[in-house]
Amino acid sequence: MQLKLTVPFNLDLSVSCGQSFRWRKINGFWYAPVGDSVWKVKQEGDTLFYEGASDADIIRYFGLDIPLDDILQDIDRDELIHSAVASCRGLRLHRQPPFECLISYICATCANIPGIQLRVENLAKMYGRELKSDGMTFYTFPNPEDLACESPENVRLCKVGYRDKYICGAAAYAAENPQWAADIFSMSYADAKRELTSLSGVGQKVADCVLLFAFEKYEAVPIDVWMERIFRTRYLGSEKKLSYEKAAGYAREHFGRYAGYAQEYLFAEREILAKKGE
DNA sequence: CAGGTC
DNA sequence: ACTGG
Repeated sequence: MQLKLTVPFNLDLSVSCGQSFRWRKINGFWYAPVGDSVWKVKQEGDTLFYEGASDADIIRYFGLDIPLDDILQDIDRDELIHSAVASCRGLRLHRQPPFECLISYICATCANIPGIQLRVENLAKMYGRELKSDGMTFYTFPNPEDLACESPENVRLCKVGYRDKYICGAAAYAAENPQWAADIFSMSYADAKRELTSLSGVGQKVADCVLLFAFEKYEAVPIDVWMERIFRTRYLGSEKKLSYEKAAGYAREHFGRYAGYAQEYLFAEREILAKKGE
C-alpha cells in the first residue's frame, strides 16, 4: 500500500528521535510490531509505502491528521526553536498504544535509549506473541493481563531491575481498569497527570511522556536532564538546577498550548545544542 | 554514568 | 538502587 503525503512528514526523524522504542531500520524499511501486526514502512519523497497497516492506521499512528504547519508556526517563538523547527521539520509525535507507552517510560528511568529499547524488547520477547515478517521474528507488546498475573521476580528476568514492581503494579492497574485509557483521554491534562502519577514508579517525567506520546496532551512537557539544561542555560540563564515545575511551567508560558511539541523539537536537536556548550 | 522515583 | 552501553 502507499499514500501520497500532502503534509510535511519525516519518517526517519519521527521514528528515531526517541519517542518510541521498537522501530528498526532493515534494508531501507522501518519495521515495528504495532498492535497485533508488524508494520513495514518506507518514505520516498512525499510517498509512504507500507505493509501490515491500513491507511487509517498509518494516518492515526503517525498523526498525519494533525495540522503540523500550524503547530510549528505557533511554537516558533525564538531563535533556538526556530532553528530546531528548520532542521527537524516533519518530525511528528506518534499516537502510541497507551499501555506499551506507559510501561516503556517506566523502563526509561535512569537508562539511556539503547537500554530502554533492550528492556522493552525483553518484555515483549518474554510475554508477547511471536510475529513473522520477511523471515524475521518480532514480538507484540504484552497486554496488561499478560503482565498483571506475573510476579515481580519473573518480570525482573527481563533485566528491568528495580522497575519490576512498578511494571507489575501498572499492569494490574490497567488490567483491573480496562477503561483506564479512555478515561485518561477524556480527562484534562491536570487530572490525567494526577491519575498517572498515582501509580508507583510514575513520577512527573514519566507521566508527561505518556500523556504527550500516547494521549495527545500537548501541554505535557517532559523535563529530562537535557531539557532542564536547555531551559536553564538557553532560556532562563539560571545558575542552579531548575525545578521540574519551573522548567515545564516556563515552557508552557513561553511556547503556548503546543509546548510539548516544542519540547520534542528541542529534544531532537539536543546533540547539536550540547556541542554548542553548556 | 544514563530520558527519575520512592 | 538494577543493569548495560
